[in-house]
Amino acid sequence: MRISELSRLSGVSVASIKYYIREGVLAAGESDGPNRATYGGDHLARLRLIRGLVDSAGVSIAGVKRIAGALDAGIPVNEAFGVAQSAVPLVGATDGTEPSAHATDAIRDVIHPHAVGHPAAASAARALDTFEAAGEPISAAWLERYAEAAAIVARADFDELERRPDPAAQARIVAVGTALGDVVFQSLRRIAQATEGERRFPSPPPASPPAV
Amino acid sequence: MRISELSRLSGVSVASIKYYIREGVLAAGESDGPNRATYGGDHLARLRLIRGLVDSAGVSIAGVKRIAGALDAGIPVNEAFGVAQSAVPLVGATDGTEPSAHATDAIRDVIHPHAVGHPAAASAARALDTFEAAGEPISAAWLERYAEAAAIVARADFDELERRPDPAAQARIVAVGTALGDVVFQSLRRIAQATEGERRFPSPPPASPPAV
DNA sequence: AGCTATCGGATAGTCCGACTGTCTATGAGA
DNA sequence: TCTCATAGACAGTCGGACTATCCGATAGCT
Repeated sequence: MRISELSRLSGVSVASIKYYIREGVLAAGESDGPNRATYGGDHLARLRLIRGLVDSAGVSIAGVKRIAGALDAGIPVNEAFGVAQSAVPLVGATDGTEPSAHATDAIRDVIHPHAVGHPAAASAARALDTFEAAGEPISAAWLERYAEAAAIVARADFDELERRPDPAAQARIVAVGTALGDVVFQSLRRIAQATEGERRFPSPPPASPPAV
Repeated sequence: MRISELSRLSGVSVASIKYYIREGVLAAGESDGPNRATYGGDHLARLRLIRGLVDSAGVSIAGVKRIAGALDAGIPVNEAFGVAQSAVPLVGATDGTEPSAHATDAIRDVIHPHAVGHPAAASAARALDTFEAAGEPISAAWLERYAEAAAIVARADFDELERRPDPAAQARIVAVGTALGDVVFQSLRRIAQATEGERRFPSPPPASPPAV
């Protein structure tokens, strides 16, 4: 197919497709001459993946490039984790400020010892500091429940991974699942909050759902 | 204190402080004359909150303004949820594309019936569609575990809320906890993945932690 | 009283990411 | 032959978050 048809089928403007090709996120069409190139189903699929990661998970174009590059290169699973986490920088991975000692301790209390130096531990600790900056420090019990939930999610992630026999498929699910899993969980958390709120404080009239 | 001292204590440049005042995120100092104003501890605390929400949780200045405004106005708890969710738009709340029917069904299967129309349900469904665009649809079991984890987190959130007797404190924790809870969970998920990975696939040499 | 460093306030400029628009040469199809 | 879509290059736009410059005034020192 030609670029205009690819644009029509994907809902992405021709200009944006060209931009993605320029940025190396999408392969160029197979050239049939100086001003003619052919695109196939692979291009359409990749385009849907790009739009999905960008729109649905908020991944940057540079991040999509890393993820897509990993898929193309067929990297091993253990590297896929690194790619996924570099492509989707943890919100607030600005390591400018050091977290407070007691926030760091609070995090250490709920994670496995070998993960104490993990960059995400500092992110979590800084978030705890921000709770305090707002005048509302959270309890250890709250944090423990979060860690428990995170463990459930991580086990589900690995079970899903082991469900796939093919190493390439495993790498794919890791590369893509890190970003998308965050979104799925955030969404389900919003929904669960609404459900739990309704359970604890029933509203007589039909509740108006908050605008997200 | 004067603006330069506020800048020094907070680590935020004078120019940025002025910008925050212009944007209405931070109150202006108390004017002592045409070119003299005094700032107090409240300003410093607010500045720390702003930097925390921006750096740690990736909230936009406009979002911080809504959250901070809610704190100042002393809004009721049920409204605080709406404020928090509008201030921290769910990644991928671009309602341009409709999720597929079977993704919508998959989400419906794991949430409470009254939440089916919730905007976050569409976000979650779109994320499932993106898994498929990557060629790796996820299993119902995976989604169920996520929903279970989300329920645990939501209960922890409400327990933490009910721990506070003061309605103003409840509103504060809601306004701030939505954004920060996402970050804490994401961080703990990364850590739990590393831990679970180590448990299932032990690495003989000390594992190199992935760069976040 | 004179001087100067700093302050508050306003306005304009910068930087970055993600596009979007314009232009040119070319060649396929009517 | 003529028109029109295309590939490819490059400049322009837009929004968000600052950052730099300028100006008038005055606190505080001499």
